[in-house]
Amino acid sequence: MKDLQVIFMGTPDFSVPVLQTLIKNTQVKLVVTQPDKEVGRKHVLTPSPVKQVALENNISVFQPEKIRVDYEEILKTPCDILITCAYGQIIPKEILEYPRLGCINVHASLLPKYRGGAPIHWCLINGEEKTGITIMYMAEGMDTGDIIAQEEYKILPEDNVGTLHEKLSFLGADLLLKTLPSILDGTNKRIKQNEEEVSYAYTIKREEEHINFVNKGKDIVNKIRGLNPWPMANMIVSGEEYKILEAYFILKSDVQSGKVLDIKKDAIGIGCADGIVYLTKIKPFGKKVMMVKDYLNGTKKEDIQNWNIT
RNA sequence: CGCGGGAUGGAGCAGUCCGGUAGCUCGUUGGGCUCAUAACCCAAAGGUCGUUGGUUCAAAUCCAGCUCCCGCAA
Repeated sequence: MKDLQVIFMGTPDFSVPVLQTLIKNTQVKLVVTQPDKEVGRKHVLTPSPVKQVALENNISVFQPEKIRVDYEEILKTPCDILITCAYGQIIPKEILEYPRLGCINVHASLLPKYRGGAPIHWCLINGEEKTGITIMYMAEGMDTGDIIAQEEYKILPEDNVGTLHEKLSFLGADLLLKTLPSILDGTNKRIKQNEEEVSYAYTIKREEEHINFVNKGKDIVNKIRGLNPWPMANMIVSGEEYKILEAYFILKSDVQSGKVLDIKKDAIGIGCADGIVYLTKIKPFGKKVMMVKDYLNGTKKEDIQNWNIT
């Protein structure tokens, strides 16, 4: 396996452990990643996490604006297998057919569930009890290829997008390493995806980050969890946007939704459809992320009771 | 020069408009109360008020420049 020539395609932090595993165990000939992006208020051109790792290891980097039309570089690079992990663009057929051993993808869900770009977010938002990693062949459709291997992960109550991201990225790297030998000698499984069980995890839309307190408490808490720490759920308090990072829920009847009903020492309780959602970690407008306990130290209770939440 | 918010003891804030050497809630340390406590009471430590310069008898506060942090927009 040491001699295996690999092209890797990936972009965010999630892809990094997979790339590092490949660097350690194979010959990574080329890393393809998204172009450097202008980030933040100052528009600083920032390379993707994958690019940074590639550069540290003196691996050539290719960053096409549109892989669909600009992929000659890849066809010029000798390789046995191409491995992708959260690259971020649809890969054209010409590339899929290029490597001798095919194109393999590492995906952060148990396919055919949660095809698409934000599987981790949607698993948590939907309150799934388990998720996992799928290693698969790539096909022309989005995450539609045949499954080679899967590994489950039982979601813990304290998991959020950040923790799940980290855990699954390492799980993905491990599973790929375990699976790779069978792909090389052709003994791997190849299971078609059951089209009846397909679901999609499209990228979160801006308006979906907003919390509406007329919903049920359990769903609200799952949503907060499924958007923490990125991109963060929000609510509008008297015209200013507050982010919500952590909350828990207590069932209660006859409550008024969208009103502050209870202030504890370390939580602000807001009524919802079937109880009270207690916020414990927020980011007030213009401030940094803080525990509600800290927020309460510097804010008058009357002001919070008068919150006009929309 | 895209728009706006912010920088004050370890944390979160007030004070800034109407200049006169710093306050609140919490934390920390010590003591007390209690069967006990994350509850209560008493006490203590801890701050060049982001930075530089200006105005003034006097600047956290007024004026100018700079740095950093945060959200939006890209």
